[in-house]
Amino acid sequence: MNLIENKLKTIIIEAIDKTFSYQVNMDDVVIEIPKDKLHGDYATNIAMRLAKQLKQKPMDIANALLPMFLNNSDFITNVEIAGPGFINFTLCNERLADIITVVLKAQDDYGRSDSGKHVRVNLEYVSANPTGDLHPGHARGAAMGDSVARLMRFAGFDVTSEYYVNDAGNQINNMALSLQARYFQRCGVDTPIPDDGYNGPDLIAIADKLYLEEGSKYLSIDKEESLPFFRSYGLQEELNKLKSDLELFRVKYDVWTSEQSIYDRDLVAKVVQKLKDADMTYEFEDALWLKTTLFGDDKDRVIVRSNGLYTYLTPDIAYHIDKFERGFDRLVDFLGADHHGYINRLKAGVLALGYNKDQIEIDIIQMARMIKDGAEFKMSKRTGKAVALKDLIEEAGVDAVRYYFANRAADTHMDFDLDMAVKQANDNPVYYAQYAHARVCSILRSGKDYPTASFYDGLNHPKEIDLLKHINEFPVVVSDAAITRQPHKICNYIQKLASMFHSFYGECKVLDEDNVVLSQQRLALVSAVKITLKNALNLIGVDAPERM
RNA sequence: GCGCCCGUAGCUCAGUUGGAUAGAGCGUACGCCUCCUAAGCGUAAGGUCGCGCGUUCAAUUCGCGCCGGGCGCGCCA
Repeated sequence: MNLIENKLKTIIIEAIDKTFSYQVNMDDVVIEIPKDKLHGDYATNIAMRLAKQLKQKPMDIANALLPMFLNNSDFITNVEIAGPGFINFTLCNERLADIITVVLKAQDDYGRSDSGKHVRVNLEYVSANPTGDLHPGHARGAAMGDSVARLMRFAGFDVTSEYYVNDAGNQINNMALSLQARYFQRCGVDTPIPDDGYNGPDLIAIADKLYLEEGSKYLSIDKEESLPFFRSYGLQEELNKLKSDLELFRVKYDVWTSEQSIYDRDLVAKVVQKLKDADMTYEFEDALWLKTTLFGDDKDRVIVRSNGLYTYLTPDIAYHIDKFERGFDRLVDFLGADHHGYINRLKAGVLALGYNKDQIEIDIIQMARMIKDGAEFKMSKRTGKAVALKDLIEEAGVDAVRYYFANRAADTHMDFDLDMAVKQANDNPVYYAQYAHARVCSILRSGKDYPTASFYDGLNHPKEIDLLKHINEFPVVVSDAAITRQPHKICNYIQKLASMFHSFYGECKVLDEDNVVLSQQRLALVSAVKITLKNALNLIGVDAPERM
């Protein structure tokens, strides 16, 4: 996993065992890189943590361990005890530089791990209704979901990304009716959009397309009779748009599942029967209720209405059960915070059929509040009042938009100023990181004729040591970000790496014909920076340009 | 009213299973290209970590109570 830290942990565990005859696990040893360089390269608080168990003062424990560490002088060059009982290590520079060999060998795979143990995970995100264009509010979920999918794959999870298409509810009927009205309008027949209809410009465009293809053919057909056509035509067009917009945003799904197909495969009736058999339901006022309160919900929920129709929840439970039956060990959903009240009832439906709490996890992504002309701008597919994601991407660029959203923790309530988005795109920290990559590439181009270094004993400048230690951290950061599903941790890592490189660049001249030995070693370090930076950017779906 | 989330620099946000002097970007002030890309580097100013109590050797971090903001509480989807 991590060359340096694992070795240090092993030494610490051995020292504790030999000194106190006390066994400590790898996970109990916390190693950190101190903020202040005066505190060495790495530090541990193990003496403080063991104080209670060993019934000794932290300082006494640390002092007792000290001689054991000095036995490893080929690896540890200095040990100091400081503050309330921290043990600070200064390591041999050449051992730190060993990471370069590792990175150059691994290339695109540097940072990859098997932390996920090939657990089969289904990741569902966005799943916006196919009734209008994606808008910037969806971008956060898309950037998060896709980045987490990339992260988890890199960390050894077996990930399938999935989009659930809500094509069975009455919102699709409303879309069909609205499209029909737009088509009639296009044919010159004044037809109002229904009250619950969709007024977005997307349906006007789809009606135009249909008119171009088929002329006024459907004008003469009975409206009720032609509705299924408008429904399927509109659905197909909306879906195609969803797919191409997401692809433009570099978000690809492995599987698209339609809600209608869940009905068609008779999975909904089956799941209702299963819930009945499990004694998880009861009838009340002509409706069938699910006992979701048994699993932490506020109140029980209707799954079959008194009119015989299902609620939205019922096929969704069936859908999630079907995912398990397709062989997934774990289901992860990303849900907008406006749907957080839905979490418990969906989980309850799954748990009611015997699945485990650890098998279904629903992450909330907080709302990104849109600001326009200094005030909140509520987007709505119904009124058609919205800015299309596609337009935003075209103006601000995929990299800037993706980075902007990936850079924030999911539980942050954030404001997204639509007027400033394009203006601020140039100030986006993503360019700082991309520029570092372009600079790296430029150096490597200029230094391509230098011989390859085989050892790195000359790398001892503080800026070089910083880089080596940070590069060494990458695999740990990746698996942590993957397991906690927090891509912003990768952004933090990227900013720090770029900052360290820019600082190094200012102080250390890489190419120097009068000192070829140092130059070739620094070139190797720069190569390692390039590989690490590129791999990190790729995890959040951002390009690593060779030139800028 | 009940539930979930948030409150850290002028603004947008980080803060590593609780750790040493709380950080970054943007903005502000002042320096730095005869040298590998100045989309950069360096220095400085800017904070009662919403408020209070508790747990701990140690709290921005954990618990409880307030205050302020967002969202949700349909036999809609």
